[in-house]
Amino acid sequence: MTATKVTLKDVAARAGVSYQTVSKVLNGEMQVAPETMERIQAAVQELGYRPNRIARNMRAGRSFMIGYSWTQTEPGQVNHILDQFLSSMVREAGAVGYYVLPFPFREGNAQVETYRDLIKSGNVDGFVLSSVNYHDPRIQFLLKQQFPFVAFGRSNPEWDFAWVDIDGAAGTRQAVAYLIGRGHRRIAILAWPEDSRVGNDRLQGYLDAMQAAQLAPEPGYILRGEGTFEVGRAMTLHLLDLPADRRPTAIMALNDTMAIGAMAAARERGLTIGTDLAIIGFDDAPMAQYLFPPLSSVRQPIAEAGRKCVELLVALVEGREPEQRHVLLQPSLIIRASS
Amino acid sequence: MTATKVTLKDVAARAGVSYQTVSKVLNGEMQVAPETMERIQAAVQELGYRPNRIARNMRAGRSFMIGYSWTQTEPGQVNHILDQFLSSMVREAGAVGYYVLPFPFREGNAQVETYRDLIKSGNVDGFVLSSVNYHDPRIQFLLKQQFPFVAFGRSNPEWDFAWVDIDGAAGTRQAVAYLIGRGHRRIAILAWPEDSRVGNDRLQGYLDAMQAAQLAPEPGYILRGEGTFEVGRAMTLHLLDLPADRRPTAIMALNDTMAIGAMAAARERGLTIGTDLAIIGFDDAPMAQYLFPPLSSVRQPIAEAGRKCVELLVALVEGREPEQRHVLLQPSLIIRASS
DNA sequence: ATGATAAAGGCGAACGTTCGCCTAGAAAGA
DNA sequence: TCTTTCTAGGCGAACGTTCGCCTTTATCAT
Repeated sequence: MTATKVTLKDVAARAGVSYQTVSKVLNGEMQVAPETMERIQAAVQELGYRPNRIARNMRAGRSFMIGYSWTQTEPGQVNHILDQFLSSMVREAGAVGYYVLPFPFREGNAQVETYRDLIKSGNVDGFVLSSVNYHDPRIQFLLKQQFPFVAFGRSNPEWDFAWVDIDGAAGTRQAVAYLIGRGHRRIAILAWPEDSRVGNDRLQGYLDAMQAAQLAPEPGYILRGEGTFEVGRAMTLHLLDLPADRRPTAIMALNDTMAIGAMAAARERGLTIGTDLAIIGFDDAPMAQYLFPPLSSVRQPIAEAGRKCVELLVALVEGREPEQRHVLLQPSLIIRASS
Repeated sequence: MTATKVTLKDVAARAGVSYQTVSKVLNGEMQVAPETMERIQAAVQELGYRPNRIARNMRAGRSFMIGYSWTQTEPGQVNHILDQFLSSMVREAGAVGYYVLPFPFREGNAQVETYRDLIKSGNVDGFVLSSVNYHDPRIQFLLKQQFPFVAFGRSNPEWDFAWVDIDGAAGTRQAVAYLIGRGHRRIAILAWPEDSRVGNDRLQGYLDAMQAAQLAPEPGYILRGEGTFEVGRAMTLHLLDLPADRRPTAIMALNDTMAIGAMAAARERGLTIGTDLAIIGFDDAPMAQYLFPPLSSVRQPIAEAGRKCVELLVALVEGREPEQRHVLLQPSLIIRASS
């Protein structure tokens, strides 16, 4: 009802003390007589006082904002991570007095400039970076600026910075080991271009699992390309057109979109998915469970990752050295009818 | 490189003028001698000055922030809207000097309190509301507070507030008219509970299209339930178990998740989707195109909606009366193999 | 010559906090 | 009684802007 802003002075006037006293009392930095305390609290209640965040930040010289940027997906793709990740970050941040400031970008623009601006204008106290890759210019920049940040994903191993990541290799390793356990020997993998750090990590799990089972991975079984439906489909068609004795009986895809492409290809060749050809995806997109047949996939603890990113970042921002600067989370294999 | 913050005073000292002058010059509120101008600009460049946003907001008494909240989807569902909608809002907002402050919530918590807090603490200048429904308490609250907001979605028609919405009725109407044009007469609809404003809107389009074609919609063809895979599947099984002469030949689902459930049911009954049974969804989730068969659906102009919300809200916040307080956007029917 | 006007820029104040230091009075010890 | 110590709270300043008003000097028409 009070359209006008309620300030410390209003509260102080009503409680009959100085406004600085009100501030200190509310922040628990001062002992006052019980009755004064009560008067102040009553005034706060009656006027509905909330400290003005801008003024507080101004004084503190910080913004209590965490910048978060992600690459916007192209039309036709879906970012099923965003909701979970962002929600979990906002919740964790809110619990310690921070907000999250999102700034999506389309690739190709002068990203580092955006970061510089946000820093110089005092808009954010730190960043969470996602979709990081090997030579990520943002990491280089932020390291040079000595500005606090946490990367969701690893990068160049020579750079020393805080990160949270999901153990992609372990995910693929688990999935491929499962396939081997089910008797598969000819297992192909739909991988990503060599400049993809995430892709190489996940691929490594495949190599590890194969080696652990004494299986020499045939070079022809490792295909690389963009992680799209079309690429997944084309790769799988290629694999299925191999001579019968060399045709793979199982396919591991590095994401669900490719796996769905693989499913389409299998259908085109008249194969029954799950029996004629096993397929496992990665990411466990929500749609995976509704596909026909439901797609096995590797699920990542996204919410946990968001929480950890914020926890780590806030520690850095506030100058506390976190107990661990690197967090590696374990994904889990979800088996459905496709494998 | 300059770790320390650069302020107006630093620039002024270097340019040899007062800091207020620098402020005015940078904001284009003052005429100065060309050489002074140059000195100032040089100083800005060399020091890398960016105005401190917090101080600016403090002075302006506003935060230049737009609050945006959405209901976080349950695990297993996906919010394929969020990325597009949020990105488009952030972009549009950025173009006019605003940021977007996200605060997702799980249902059931004291939402209005969150809004009140954000207002009182001066954290936001206005809100964009999504997932609004008939008796939305947030709308009531914000109207009473006379605080600027724009709803993405309509609500109680008696309330007067600014909104942007997608013409769901038109979408369904178009889809059902298409089905009728293809010769279908027995068309069922998988609708939502009666307390869903969006659901009733979309349902109305079905009724309109049927009436326009002089088809009396059989009551048994209108099923209501939650918009989930399981519900869609169960409803469709029920429909398909009707006697052959009353079994529908086409199904319109109010979202893609239900449509996918319908597809699963059809498969269970051994029907070929697209020929034995036509299915159309709503939302055009990215996965729709990759299903088997690809799912026809109604696509909503999400990015456009995000832009409009921000445009409208900023007008309201800045006291300009927008030329139109209600924006109704048209969805488009995407025909694929499922119908 | 004179007053009016414009151009170029200075100066104080304010936004709402928090922080550090100060003070008045009371209690307590010598 | 005098000094010390504690308690409860006051007061000025500062964070970095923007805003309104003032001052100085030059220009111009009368």
